[in-house]
Amino acid sequence: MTARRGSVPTMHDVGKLAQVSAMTVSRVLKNDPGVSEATRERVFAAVDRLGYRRNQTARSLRLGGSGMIGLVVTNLANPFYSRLALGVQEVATEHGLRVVLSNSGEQADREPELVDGLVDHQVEGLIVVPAGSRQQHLAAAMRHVPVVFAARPPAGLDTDCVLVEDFHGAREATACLLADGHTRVAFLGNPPALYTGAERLRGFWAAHEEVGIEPDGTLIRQGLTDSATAERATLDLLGQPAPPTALFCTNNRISQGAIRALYKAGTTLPVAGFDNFDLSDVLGLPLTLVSYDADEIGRQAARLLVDRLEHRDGEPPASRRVTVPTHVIRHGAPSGDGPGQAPTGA
Amino acid sequence: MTARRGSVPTMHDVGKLAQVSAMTVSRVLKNDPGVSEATRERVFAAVDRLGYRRNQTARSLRLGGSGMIGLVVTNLANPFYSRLALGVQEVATEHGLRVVLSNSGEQADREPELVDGLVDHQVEGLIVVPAGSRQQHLAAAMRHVPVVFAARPPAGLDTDCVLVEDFHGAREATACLLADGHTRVAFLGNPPALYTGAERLRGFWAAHEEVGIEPDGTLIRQGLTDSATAERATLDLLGQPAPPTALFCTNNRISQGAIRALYKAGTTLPVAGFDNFDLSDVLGLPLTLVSYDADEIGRQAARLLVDRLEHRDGEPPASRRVTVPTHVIRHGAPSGDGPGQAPTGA
DNA sequence: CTGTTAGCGCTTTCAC
DNA sequence: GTGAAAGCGCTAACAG
Repeated sequence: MTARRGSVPTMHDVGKLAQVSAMTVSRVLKNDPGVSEATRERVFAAVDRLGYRRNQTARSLRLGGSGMIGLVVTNLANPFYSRLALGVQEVATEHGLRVVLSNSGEQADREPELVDGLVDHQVEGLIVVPAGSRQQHLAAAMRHVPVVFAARPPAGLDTDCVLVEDFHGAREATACLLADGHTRVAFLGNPPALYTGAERLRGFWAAHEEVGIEPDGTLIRQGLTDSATAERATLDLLGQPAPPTALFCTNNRISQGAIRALYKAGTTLPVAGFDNFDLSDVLGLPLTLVSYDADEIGRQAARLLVDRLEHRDGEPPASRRVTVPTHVIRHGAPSGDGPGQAPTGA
Repeated sequence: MTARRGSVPTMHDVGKLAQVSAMTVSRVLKNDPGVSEATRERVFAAVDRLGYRRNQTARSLRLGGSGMIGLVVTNLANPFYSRLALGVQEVATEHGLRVVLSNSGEQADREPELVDGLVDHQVEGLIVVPAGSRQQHLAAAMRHVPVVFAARPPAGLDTDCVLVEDFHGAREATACLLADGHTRVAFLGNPPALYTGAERLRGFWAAHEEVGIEPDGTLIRQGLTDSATAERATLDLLGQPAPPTALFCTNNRISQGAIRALYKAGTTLPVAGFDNFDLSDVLGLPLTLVSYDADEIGRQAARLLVDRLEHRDGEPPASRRVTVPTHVIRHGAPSGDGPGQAPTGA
């Protein structure tokens, strides 16, 4: 029933059955006009009969160009990156390209072999969410194929990249809290070595400067990597002699950890955070979220890549930097202020 | 800086530089012991110097076997499937296999071309979450490569598959609600044409039979496809003359829609549902969830596939069906200061 | 230890 | 309209 090896038909087999040469089969399958209707039909009949499919590997070797692009993300378990992957998929499919997916698990040291492996497989281009700042392997990959960076910028490499408005979004969300009168806003951030971590802290800081408040150093926690560490950091902050009156979290997992900590502590505090997430609207918490279209990052990255592929010959265009816009959404407490919900039904 | 076409070095180039034949280069790169240390070093030097990388496409053509497997999921935006993909990734990487990813978007009619495309690209095997029950294209694919089904079973095809305990999980969760004294449990389900939809309804029904209760037909809503339709259905149920006292939802998106409806309606009702999801523990709702390891579905599927690939020659093993276990987790309403109602409310 | 030959399946080029 | 030859880059099989 399964995969009978040695029985995969080739063009020669099709040709033999249709009483033509392999060359003619090739022409028919390519819709070459210079083939008589009669043989064309015979060939198609033979193709159907044998269940023949062109061997893309052989075509790739002959034609150059595998019809595949590589995508390297840091953590497919994070909805952010799976949406990004979906966006890449979407545009790739539109252009007849297949996506080969790799997951670095945020381990920068594993990234080089993943990238090299993809290059070996003759992907025509790469979209990478770089896990670290050491990027020589990506520079090396760029000598073979175009590389587009997503979500995090290249470190000293001249190539396209797609980012979100990290600074702007963080500043705006923080500003919302400050405008509500908060003067003690805690910062719960991912490692500052990460571009997003640094930029979002910068935005947090800028919002404070704009209103002439100096952030309290005891309220700043960085290096949080997941929901659990964020939860602990939040509980710790809450237990301080001078606790915060609001929280700013730099990503979805950190927001979730903070929210869990508040829940466990039986407290409510206004929370602002980067990234929207499921059910954020039904938590009944005063929530200020920096939302954006994660799919769009992937789509844009794929578009930039496809564009380079289409202009392969000729001078490569100057490298571009695309930014995906953010907007702040606010959810109110159950009976609180903010854009109200519509209690319909019942 | 980018991709200089026409300059990609081949084994011949390396050989020329190292003053050996391409064959010797091939041997060195394969770690063939029959090469003198001297030439070995010269070859490696040349490889480094040119930045040479073996062309996998050419190797695939020569050796047969592309080193890639195909994965087709229905909706990468659903964390369930991205986790599944992650699991596949993980095991594939362990075995030196690359994953080519496709997303059918739950459109059954798009699936055939995706599958065919992957087969054309010479993937060595396929893992598929089938979008529909018409599966001739998968039968056709099976003539080329082994195919493993994930999350949904094959319809009349003899091959491996990995499922969750749909029936058992749904029965158990429903039984929890019934044990709490509920007699009017609503069922909010995905399309019954889907295996999971049918099985989970069966489990819901069985739990009722076990305690001698006949489910009320007016409380059963099927064909829900996303959170929005589930939300509407829930609001509708709540507005009925004889509303339910608890809800059972067949997947994460439906649960979320139902929860949103309850929130908007300002009501609390015990909710049971298939699939765990982020923040389920902090909603302050009486929640009964059928949880399981989605990654594991992907891992198991990949293991079954790899196993078949490793026993390619020789009699193929009989087809296997693996089941990933579920367990029920319960979250309570907030004890003490919560606004929740008693489980048997109304 | 190393090189030569042949061919994986396909398509470009040129001949008929 | 169609076919024969050559070769994409690599490697088994056989020399030497």
